[in-house]
Amino acid sequence: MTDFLPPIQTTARDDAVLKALAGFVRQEALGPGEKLPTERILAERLKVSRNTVREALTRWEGLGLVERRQGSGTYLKAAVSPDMLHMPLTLSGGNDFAGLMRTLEIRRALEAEAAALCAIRGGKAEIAEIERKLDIMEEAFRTRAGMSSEEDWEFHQAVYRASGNPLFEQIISAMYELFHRFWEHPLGVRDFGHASFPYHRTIFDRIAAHDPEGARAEALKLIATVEDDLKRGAANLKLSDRR
Amino acid sequence: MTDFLPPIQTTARDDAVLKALAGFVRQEALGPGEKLPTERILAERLKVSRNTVREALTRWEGLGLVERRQGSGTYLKAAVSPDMLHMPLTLSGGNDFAGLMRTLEIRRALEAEAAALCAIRGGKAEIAEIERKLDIMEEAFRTRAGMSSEEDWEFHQAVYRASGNPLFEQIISAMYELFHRFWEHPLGVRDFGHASFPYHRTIFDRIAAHDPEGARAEALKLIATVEDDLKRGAANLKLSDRR
DNA sequence: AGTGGTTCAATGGTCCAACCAATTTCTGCA
DNA sequence: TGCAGAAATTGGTTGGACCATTGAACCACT
Repeated sequence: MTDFLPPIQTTARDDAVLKALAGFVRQEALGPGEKLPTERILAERLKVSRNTVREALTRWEGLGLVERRQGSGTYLKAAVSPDMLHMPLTLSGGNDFAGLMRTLEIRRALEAEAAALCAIRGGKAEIAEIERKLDIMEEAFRTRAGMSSEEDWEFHQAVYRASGNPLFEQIISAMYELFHRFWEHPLGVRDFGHASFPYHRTIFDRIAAHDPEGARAEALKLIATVEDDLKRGAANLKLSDRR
Repeated sequence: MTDFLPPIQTTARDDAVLKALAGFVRQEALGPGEKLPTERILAERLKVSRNTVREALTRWEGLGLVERRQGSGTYLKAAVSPDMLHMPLTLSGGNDFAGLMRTLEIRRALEAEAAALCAIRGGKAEIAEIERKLDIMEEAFRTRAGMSSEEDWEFHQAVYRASGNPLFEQIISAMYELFHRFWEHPLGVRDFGHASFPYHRTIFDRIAAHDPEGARAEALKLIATVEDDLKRGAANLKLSDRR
């Protein structure tokens, strides 16, 4: 009854190229930053046209797996393995204020869960690493009077890593990148993040105490203050003209 | 100090092609399913080579925005607008049991937040729609003795929609798709989801009562039962050989 | 009317050969 | 030795050609 007749796969040249390339990367144990063979060499070795190689590489480039530098070569940007799943997301209209708030809601969800998982599974080493980042950030906050966004980000990344689930870092990093492409200095609010500052330590305390629900609650508070900051900034300067 | 000197744009043919194409789609008000101009026509109109057009379209295809059918044409798969942000995610090794558990942790994070937002912002119409989906699902559960995964999914989608943030539905839908490409019947556990069934109504009750924290807690419970089911299934049948 | 086969134009997929533009490497002069 | 310019390397683009698939039009036969 189910009429299971999936369409047959007759040709898939570029897909085959990608699979072969993934196998090559695996065999050669290539890591991020390393250079992979020339398009011309790949075309010759794989017995396909250079055009086909280019289409395949264009796919990977679009997925952020690879970076092409004219005159230099093609370089790996991330670890690739043959058993990889791709989840391209297109966020329609994410570059206005409402879009920013929407991405922040996603971040709130992930941040809270990551903190909770971290409190459950964080080992001594991971917790020590988080504390190290926290100290660095607090020091930067003191000396530079608030401008500590870079160190702030590193603290959060340490939390994501310690959650034991790399997806958290992957997703939020992708959002962070988008975020900063359009909002280098979020809304021009100079003391951005002041209000959220103390919560970094309370989050860490709850994680160190292996208290998942406490960590979750503190993370929610932190994001709430960031949202308030943003709303304040939006109220101050009209930003309907920013894009 | 900031040295704001954006690199000049000497060459970006395919990017320009995509921008032009996005503008075209907008102007012609093309929606999903509609066919867009031939590669040859685009090449001629835009005064670029057909190969360049193809590279640009390959990008969009990789992002899932467009579908190419040989002999037929190129068709839109999703709404596309010039101000769109792309967030390609590659989930390394997402097709084994550990990968499944990792995606489930992401879903737990988003599910809880969506339920909470829903309780805060859900209007009468949205809540009624959720209840309708819930009734359908419970009816299917009774008549077909448990096999209600499709209706189950529709219920959750209604919650995501009512959250007021389309990103929830986008992200979880993308994961759901991947999920099902490799795990058509999750782990072969036939009565999958039995344990999570009652929580659907408790979640709805908390949403209808506009109790965000209660909704969040019930959503967390639901995902916890799903995780237990999965662990049970994994313990029963050795699945290290599944891919 | 409907079924199946054939033809044919349209369209995406692949290939080739050449050239352009950016980068890197080599070379020879000061 | 240092460095400017030439040469080789490499990704980016072009134009043209051919193949494979699709879908519509047409036709013969039942």
